[in-house]
Amino acid sequence: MTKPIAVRFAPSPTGPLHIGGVRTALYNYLFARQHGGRLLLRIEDTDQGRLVEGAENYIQQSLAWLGIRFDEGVAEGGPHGPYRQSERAALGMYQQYADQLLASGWAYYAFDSGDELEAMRDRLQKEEASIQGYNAHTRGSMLNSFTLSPEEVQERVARGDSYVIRFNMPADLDIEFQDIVRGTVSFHSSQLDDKVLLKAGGMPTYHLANVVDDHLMEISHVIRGEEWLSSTPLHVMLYRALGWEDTMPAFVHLPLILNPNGQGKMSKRTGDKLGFSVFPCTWQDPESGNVSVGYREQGYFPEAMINFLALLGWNPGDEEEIMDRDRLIERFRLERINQSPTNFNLDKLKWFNEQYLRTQTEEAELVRQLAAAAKAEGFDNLGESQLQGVVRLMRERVSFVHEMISQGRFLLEAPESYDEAMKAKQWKEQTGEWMLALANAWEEVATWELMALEAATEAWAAGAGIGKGKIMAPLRLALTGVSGGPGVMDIAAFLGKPETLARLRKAAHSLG
RNA sequence: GUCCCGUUCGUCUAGGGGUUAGGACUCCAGAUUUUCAUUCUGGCAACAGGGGUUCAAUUCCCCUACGGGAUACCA
Repeated sequence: MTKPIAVRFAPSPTGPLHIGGVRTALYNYLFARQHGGRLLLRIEDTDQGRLVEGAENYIQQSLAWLGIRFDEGVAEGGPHGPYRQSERAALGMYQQYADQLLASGWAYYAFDSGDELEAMRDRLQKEEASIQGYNAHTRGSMLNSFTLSPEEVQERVARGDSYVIRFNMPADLDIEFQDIVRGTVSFHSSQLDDKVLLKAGGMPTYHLANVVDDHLMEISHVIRGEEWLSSTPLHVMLYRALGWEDTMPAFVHLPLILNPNGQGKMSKRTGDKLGFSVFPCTWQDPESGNVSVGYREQGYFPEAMINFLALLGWNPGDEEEIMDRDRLIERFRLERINQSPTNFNLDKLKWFNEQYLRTQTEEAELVRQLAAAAKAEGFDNLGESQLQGVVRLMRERVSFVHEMISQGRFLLEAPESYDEAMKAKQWKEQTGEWMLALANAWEEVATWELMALEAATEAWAAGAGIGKGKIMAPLRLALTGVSGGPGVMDIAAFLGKPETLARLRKAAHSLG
C-alpha cells in the first residue's frame, strides 16, 4: 500500500484554536513536510449552530504565525475543494453517499423526535442496561425503517417529515484496526450505537463528512487527538460499507494535553483559573467581549513554541532538545509519539523561549523585533547601533524581547528616581564628591570605549586612594537608578560620554 | 454504569528481562562575573500496588487502583 502522503488538519470553527489543536496541526505539518506530502486545511463546520464569528479567521492567523502553511485549503484552494464542509454539503457531496448506504442496507431512516430519544435514554438508564444507545437492541422499538413498512417510510419522506439517516451497526462483530501510536485496537460492535450520519435538514454529522472527505481528498494518514479513538471503529465500518476499505487512511491518535496540574484535558476554564493561556494568539470573545491573551502577544517566539509543542508527546529518542523547524521536520517520527497524556509545562516553554533569545536567533532579527517593541513603548527614533547595543547587553538576562525595554529602560532614558534600599546601602557621605571627581577624570577619556574607561577608572581610583569596590555600586546607582543589570562599564560605554557624565553629575546633586 | 486508552523523578521524557534506571525543566549548592543574569560544576528527586511467568522483572502476562477519553441530529 503505497498511497502518496497526504494529511489534513480539520478544525471546527466553534471557538479559537487552542494549544492542543496547534500541536495536532504541527504534527500533521511535520509529517507532511518530511515526506514531501500534501497538507490540507479543512474546515468542519457542519454544526452551523455552534459557529463562532471570527473563529475560522483566528485559526488561519494562528497557524500562519507559527509558520504552518498549507498546500490546499479554504484560503489556498486546490483540486479537492471546496474545503469548507458546509459548502460541500450544499453541493450534495454527502447526500449521495448516504443514499448509497441506504441502498446497500448499511443505513436507514429514523423518524424519532427529540423527546422520544430522550425517553429511550431515560428508560435505559433506569433499567441500568449495560449497553446504552440507539442500536441493534433498541432500534426495534423506535420509529424507523425497521419498524415501519417501506411504504410508510417512503410516504413520510415524501411528505417532508423530519428524519435522520442512521448507520446500521451490526449487532455482533469484532472491529479491529491499527493505530500507529497504539498498535492494534479493538472494539465490539455491540458497544457501538447507530450513529446519525445525516441530520434532519440534510447536513452530515462529523462522522460521515469526515470519512467521505478523507476519502475524496485522498488522505493517507489521519493524525488527530485521542478523543477520536472511540469513534474510529465507526469510521472503519463506514469505509468498509462504502467500499473504501482498501484505501482507508492509517490512524494516528495523539495523547491529550492536560492542564499543568494534571487535572483533566487542558481547557480555557482551568487556564483562566490557573493563570495561563491556552491560545496561541490573543482572542476576544465576540459574545462576552472577554479577552484572552495569547502566547504571541506575551512575546513568545513561534520557533520556541513549535520546538516546545513538538516535544509535548514526541521525542527523537536521544537527548537533542533544541530543534528548529527544519530539524524537526527531519527527525519527526509518528512511531515515536507517546501513548500517555502529557501535562502542559509553562516553565519549560519559557526556557525554550530563553534559548531562542540567547542562542537561536540572529542578532539582526532581535534588533528588528526590539525596534518594534520599543516603538510600542514610545521609543520611536532609536538608531540601529543603539538597538544593537541594547540587544547585546540584555539578551542574556531576559526571557522576552520586550523585557529588554522594561528591564533595561535605563539604557534608553536617564533614571528619574533611585532605588531607596540601594541608596541607603551604597551612597555614603563622600560618594557624591567621588562621582563628580570621577566625572572629571572621565572627561579626559579620548576614545569612549570599554577598555579605555576601565583603564581610566583604575587610574583615577588608584590616584585618589579609593578602593574600586567603593565606587562601582554607587556608579551603577547613579547611571541606572537600580541594582541589577549589565556591567557598569558596559553601560557607560553604551551611553556615551555626554549622557554618562550628565547622569553622574545629576546623581551627585540629587543624592548629595 | 459500560467501552476504549494510559501509568518511569514535581513536570517533559530515555530505557528495557540482569543498568550506579540516563537526559531536560524547576529547585538547591559551588565556581566565574566587584551587581543581576548568562555560563560551568555538583546535588535533591522516579519505575502506582498486588499476583503470576522466569535463575532474574521497572521491563512480559493478569488483576486492582488511579488518570484520561467516549458514550449527542457537537466536533
